[in-house]
Amino acid sequence: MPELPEVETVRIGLARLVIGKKIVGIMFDWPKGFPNSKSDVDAFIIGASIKDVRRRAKVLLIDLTTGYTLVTHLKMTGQLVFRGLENFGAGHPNESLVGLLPNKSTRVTLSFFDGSHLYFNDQRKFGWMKLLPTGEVQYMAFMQKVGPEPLEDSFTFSVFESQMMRRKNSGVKAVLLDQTVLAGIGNIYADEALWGAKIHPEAKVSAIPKVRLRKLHYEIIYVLKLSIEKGGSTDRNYVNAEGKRGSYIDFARVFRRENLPCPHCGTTIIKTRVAGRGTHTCPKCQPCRIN
DNA sequence: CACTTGACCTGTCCGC
DNA sequence: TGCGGACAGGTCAAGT
Repeated sequence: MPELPEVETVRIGLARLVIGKKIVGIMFDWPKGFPNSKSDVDAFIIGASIKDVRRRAKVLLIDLTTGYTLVTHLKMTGQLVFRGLENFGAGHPNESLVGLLPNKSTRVTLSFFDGSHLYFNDQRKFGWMKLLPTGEVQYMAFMQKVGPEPLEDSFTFSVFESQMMRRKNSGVKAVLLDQTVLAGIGNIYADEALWGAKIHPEAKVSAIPKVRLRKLHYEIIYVLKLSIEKGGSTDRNYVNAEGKRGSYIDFARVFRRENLPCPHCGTTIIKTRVAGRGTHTCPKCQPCRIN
């Protein structure tokens, strides 16, 4: 579910919907996913306004005017959904996928002064939210080791190449999924970019010709940008900040298209298991481990 | 050390 | 219809 384009889509939506709103209440009962004490919450969340919504890798950073940040990871099934008075409740036009809120997956509810709400739902409870002083976010273990942002201008081919070469003896898909190599790629966009570059997911990084590696660099940026344009991929759970689905999946070339024809050559796409993950490839376009 | 596998949870889908 | 098992987009700890 949420990889870089999905998290970025949520960020854009939240920035539009909640910046400037004042928090007057919070409900949570999820020690594992939201470990902060009630006294910290009372002191640094209640009465605060939302100052900014940022993203690093797949992590959302909701900055408050108290100098604290709600650091949020959606993991597999997390959702951050805003409900204003105009779209309160079920049966609202544009068919929210979420329905009436809160629902049984709602783990945290923020209430704003104007009567609107922000809900953190997470069916599988893998996600988390934690309150930290804004200045400490950069010192979290994950932030210290996470790799470059692929959509920043500084993500040149030579940066990409040197990052990939840190794990040159591994299969390329496992390396793309490694957040210390690149920030924000997950299973969907790894499959999509590898198909675009015509590289087999199990090819060792060191065996990939430079011209293919250049193509992979290009494809990563291409699929991530295209997906943000389409509002991300909704496979099952993912929704944006308004509870609506994304449409990238309709444009996907291999992901979730097993038994359908490859858009390039017509060969039937197959689904296998690589690096412990469901993996979609065209056996003709991505023929062998070294190509 | 580098790399792979299992655990974390809940829900859904598929085959018997 | 009911039940067991496999599987799901992420990340970390533990294992080889």
